[in-house]
Amino acid sequence: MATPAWDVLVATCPSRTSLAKIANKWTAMIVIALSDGPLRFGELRDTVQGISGKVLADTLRDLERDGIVERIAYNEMPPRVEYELTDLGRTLHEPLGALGRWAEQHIEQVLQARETFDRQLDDQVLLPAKRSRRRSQTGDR
Amino acid sequence: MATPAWDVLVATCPSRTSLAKIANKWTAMIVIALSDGPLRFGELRDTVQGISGKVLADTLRDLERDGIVERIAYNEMPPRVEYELTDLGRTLHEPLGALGRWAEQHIEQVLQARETFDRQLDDQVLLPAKRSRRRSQTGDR
DNA sequence: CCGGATCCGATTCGATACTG
DNA sequence: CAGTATCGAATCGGATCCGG
Repeated sequence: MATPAWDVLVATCPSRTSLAKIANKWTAMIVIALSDGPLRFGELRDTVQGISGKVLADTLRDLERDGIVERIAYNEMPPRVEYELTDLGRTLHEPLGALGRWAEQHIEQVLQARETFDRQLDDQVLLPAKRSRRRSQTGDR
Repeated sequence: MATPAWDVLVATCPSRTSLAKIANKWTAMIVIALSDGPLRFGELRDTVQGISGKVLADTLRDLERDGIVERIAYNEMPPRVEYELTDLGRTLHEPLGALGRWAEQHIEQVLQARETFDRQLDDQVLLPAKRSRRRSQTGDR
């Protein structure tokens, strides 16, 4: 094989530390927000609605450290700082964008699944004899 | 438009609650682990190395609630429980698998970026006159 | 003995206040 | 404006215990 066999399922594999950073809702939203071009700190905070300044700053620093975003600060008054995806970061746009689109496209199925699941839970609780969630006694399927 | 304009960047959009679940390292690894077919609880715990029983159980319950995995319990002794991806869950395999492959394929670039970043940080701290990370005084780039 | 529930410490999150 | 500091609140995660 050309490259060492990196495997995110192996606890000690370095690739898992990278997966841990990118498989994160804030990372996904920030990369999606930056996909149309660089944004200033405040613009990012407004675009990724609901993110706090602290978490935005922390996440951006992690992404900068991993070489996914570049931080460009101008010595002006008032301060102006822009963030943009690096070449490496742009390769992340497709997978993370796909994840965001999945969430948007399948949310109705997910909401319906949640409703069904929660209703069945309620039924169990309300029933005098709580029925087990287990299947048949003979193990069929 | 056919569907409402779901948008994960909007704080109150339900699709964000779904993104928050799937943009998670444990979810990603579990879906990747289940992509080859159903696994028992203990097999999953062994495959997704380093995950604790509690976190595995919690994450599986969330995924079951969102309709992404199906839980199949047999009344046997000792207990046997299998988890497998639903049809909906199988549509997640590609985006999450892509994320895992990104982590594995780009880990070397990420590690190198981290090294550079951390070294520059050290330099700053060690330098008598801490140089600002800011760019030029004229705002050029 | 397996699946997973409980307990509890560690980490992260987020609102507010403050600085260059 | 773009952060950092601080501090409760909420969440995560590991060790341990329990029902079948």
